[in-house]
Amino acid sequence: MRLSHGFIPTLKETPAEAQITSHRLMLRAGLVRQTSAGIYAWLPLGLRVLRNIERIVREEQDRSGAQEILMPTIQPAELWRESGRYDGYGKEMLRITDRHDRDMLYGPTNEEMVTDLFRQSIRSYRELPQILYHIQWKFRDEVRPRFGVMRGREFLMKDAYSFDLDHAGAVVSYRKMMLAYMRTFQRMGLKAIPMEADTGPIGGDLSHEFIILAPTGESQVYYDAAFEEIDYLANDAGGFSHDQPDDLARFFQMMTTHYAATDEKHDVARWDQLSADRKREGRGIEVGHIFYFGTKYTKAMGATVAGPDGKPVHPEMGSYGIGVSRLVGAVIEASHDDAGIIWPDSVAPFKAAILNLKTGDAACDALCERLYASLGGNALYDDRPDRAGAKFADADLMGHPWQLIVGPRGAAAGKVELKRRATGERVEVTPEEALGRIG
RNA sequence: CGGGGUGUGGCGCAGCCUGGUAGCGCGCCUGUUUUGGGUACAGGAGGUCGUGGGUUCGAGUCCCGCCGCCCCGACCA
Repeated sequence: MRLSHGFIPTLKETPAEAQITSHRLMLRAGLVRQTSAGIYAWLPLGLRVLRNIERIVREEQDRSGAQEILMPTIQPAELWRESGRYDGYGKEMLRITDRHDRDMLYGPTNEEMVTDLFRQSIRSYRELPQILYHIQWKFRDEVRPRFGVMRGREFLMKDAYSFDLDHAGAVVSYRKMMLAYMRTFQRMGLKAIPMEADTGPIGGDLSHEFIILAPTGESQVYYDAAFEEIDYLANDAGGFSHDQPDDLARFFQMMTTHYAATDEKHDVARWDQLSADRKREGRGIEVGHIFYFGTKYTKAMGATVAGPDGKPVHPEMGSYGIGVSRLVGAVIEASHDDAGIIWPDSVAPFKAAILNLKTGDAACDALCERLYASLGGNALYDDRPDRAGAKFADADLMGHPWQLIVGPRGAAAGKVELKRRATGERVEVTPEEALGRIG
């Protein structure tokens, strides 16, 4: 993309409504624009990040054996009356009436709908387990939206639902998702900690929240310093298989033996057993939440399969959510500096920015065009006829992992300057070498 | 939903107390200039002052209602 004609409206000054870093940077770097309280339009740069995060989530769900579907945003009230949640959900649910006066709603979550799909089609325990997921926009009419996309009313969420014959099977599904989640967050450059959590209105008795640490987080969290030492990347390389219950048990064990809880579930007695030098507390951002809730919905909605003895059984369910749009903000909270965003390579909207420090200079233009042709869609070419300073500032703000800086001096000598945004390190190399390093 | 704040060109703000026909910085357009970290100069475009009503000869400014947005709290991916 050429910046001169890109729809990337960067701002020099911070809009007054943005209070926290990620929100400010998302507005300043031209990722999103607010359309009403807690509702955002995604602009090209922001959408590319959102899609990258979505892609990673999808790949890890697929790897775990979950199957992607796509359920609608609008749901009939009838299903929610069956589960008993239509009245219970309160004003947070956006209720709609269609032209025939039927009660509809904009889905805040999909337990009812997926259970309905399940009961229509799955007849036998032989077809279990099933894990279904989709990545879809949700609407929760929050009393007080805030923090930009971190607590919007409309948000993109990956939600998965597991169906197992019995409790033991449900536990395996739960652990599968925990593994998938840790891999997912790790690939985005985030260090997430699974913490014991409340089950909330979804219900159930086993639940973990995935928290990344950030001073601006909404939850107060307490955890054992052991989590700072666990390197699940290394363990991952050692190999945990989604298909081996023993692996999953080992992984689950590793992630849950040490103390970690949000304030709702904080157990002071257990906490005090930790020595002072191992106690860690701080703020965290919830980026995922998994629940086991058994037969709550399958019973309420009459979903059964034939068991081995031919008698009907209510399958055991779990649900598993990742806040996809929230993650865009969360990644920024975890990775930025005074100049702007520092995108991890895996989610960056562009791998590299090409900075033409002197547009109109034949050597600069030619070299930039060459680099741009090689990098194609992976590069954002700053071909604006602006001053060098403005280009440096915008490139840092937008946070591309690499900057290819082309000035008259270098261009004449056939060299470009390659800057790594995360470290600030710059080297002067040939264009070929630069392209090689960017990969 | 309780408490607090705010609404004036695209962004950031002043003007309101003490009513007299809208201003500053940035950005944008044109020209000159500058050319490796948001250059300088000159000219220019752009505003129903959130909205409805009221007071007044006259309202951005005073009064009343409504709406939007932000912050703190309670609640949540």
